[in-house]
Amino acid sequence: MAKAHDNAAVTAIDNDIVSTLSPSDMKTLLKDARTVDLTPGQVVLDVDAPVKEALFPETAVLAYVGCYSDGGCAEMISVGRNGVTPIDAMMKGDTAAHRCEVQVPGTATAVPVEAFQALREKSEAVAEVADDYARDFVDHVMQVAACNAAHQVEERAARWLLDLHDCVPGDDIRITQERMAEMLGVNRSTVSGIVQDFRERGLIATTRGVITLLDRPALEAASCDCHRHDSKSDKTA
Amino acid sequence: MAKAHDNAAVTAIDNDIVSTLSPSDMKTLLKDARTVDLTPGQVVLDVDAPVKEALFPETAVLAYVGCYSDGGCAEMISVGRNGVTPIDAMMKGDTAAHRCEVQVPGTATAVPVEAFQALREKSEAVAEVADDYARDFVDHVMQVAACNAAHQVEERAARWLLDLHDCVPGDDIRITQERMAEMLGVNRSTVSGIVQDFRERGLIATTRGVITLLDRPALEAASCDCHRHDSKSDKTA
DNA sequence: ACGGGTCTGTCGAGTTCTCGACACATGTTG
DNA sequence: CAACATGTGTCGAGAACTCGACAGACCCGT
Repeated sequence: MAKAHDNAAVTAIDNDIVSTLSPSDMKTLLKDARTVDLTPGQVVLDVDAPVKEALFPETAVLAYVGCYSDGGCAEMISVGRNGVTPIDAMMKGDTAAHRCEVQVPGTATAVPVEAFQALREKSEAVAEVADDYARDFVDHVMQVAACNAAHQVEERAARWLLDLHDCVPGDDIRITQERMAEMLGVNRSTVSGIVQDFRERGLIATTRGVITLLDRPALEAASCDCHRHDSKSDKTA
Repeated sequence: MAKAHDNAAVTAIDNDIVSTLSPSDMKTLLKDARTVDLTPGQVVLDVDAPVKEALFPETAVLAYVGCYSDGGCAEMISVGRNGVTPIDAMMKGDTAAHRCEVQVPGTATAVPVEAFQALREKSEAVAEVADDYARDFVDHVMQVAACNAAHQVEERAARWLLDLHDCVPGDDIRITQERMAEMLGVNRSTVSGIVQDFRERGLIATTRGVITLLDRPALEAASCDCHRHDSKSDKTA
């Protein structure tokens, strides 16, 4: 489960949302923060659960997933150091509409949701950051929704890897092909073939449980342009 | 193009969002409103366009669509009498992130976006309505995103018809199979087969350009349960 | 070094969906 | 009514993807 680190005060964290805050807002926000370790598959928040904390991922990546009666699952969107979960908290909601799982292991900073909402009330800047993020989030999910309907698996796989790349600090992505298949809603053997293809073309390298991006521009070319649309953050390698 | 009706004052309109407002808020909102006629395929708002008006559909249905370089298109989500466009305006944005087209012809009430935002500032209730709607919208799009990845066409088609049914006043949906295919991101011949199947099973009736829901519960059974998740509004026939 | 668990590559039969094409049906217009 | 435009049914070859299964590879712990 989420293992809290020793409670040394959290001072600076490697998360894009938090980084944009003013020093004083940041200090207020992080006053009651704690760092948590997250392990793959762990359910951070389940459907209709009350939201207690806002999570700002650093090296971890979280993902909203839909789970169905037939046992199937699929990803809605993933969130890493470029974002915060749950989106509900950013939109003044107090319960989670969807299940949120740990996609890639790592750390995140947890802030009591009351602390965040209080700061939001006080600081115009924080409110704006939250609103801006919520809008970007919606843009992205809408893009994904259409992409999943319109494009074939190979393009979507490339797009998904790029999305995930935006969520992690380096170029290594700790993800299994099995999970990748589930998130894309396709069979593992299909993913296996695609990954092989990407590897042969030099776009990625793989070791057991890890995919490393080697040639991001080429991967972008292999993907549908759904990714480019909503990633304003260039991750110039 | 959008044809404005004669400028008789708009007093009451058949839209769920507007209906929930207090009489005074409603009056304020509708002060500068005008009714517009919308025709299928018409682009209400394009990508990156400045938002000038908020549209509250009555009999019309709008849809956010992603359009791609290969000529393909797909729907993100549709909005009818149960909602308002653009979602950006509900989230304090001033530009449209995605293209919004007319899916089903009919009428909508247009309100200058400044009027809406001004009212939102003044009225706590209006602000809450906007926030609530934005959250529901996000929930729904996230559901659609996963659904499009995980489920096969027949289930998705049923889900899509149910979504659309929530957007229109009666049980008749003025939509062509060709458009339906495009929105689902599949071939028209696939839709043709599915529609036929639904018809033979008594779930729907069809005439040229119109699909009529006959047995909603059965259609729900034929769909994945993605629809049930986010439609709190029972449309008890 | 060894065993066990997990991740990955591969295969083949079967299903779903695509794509282009054509004929026919239906509603609308002059 | 005739002519037209547009929507729908259908067909067949082929591509994309599924599903279950198995073998091998890798990493972990002891």
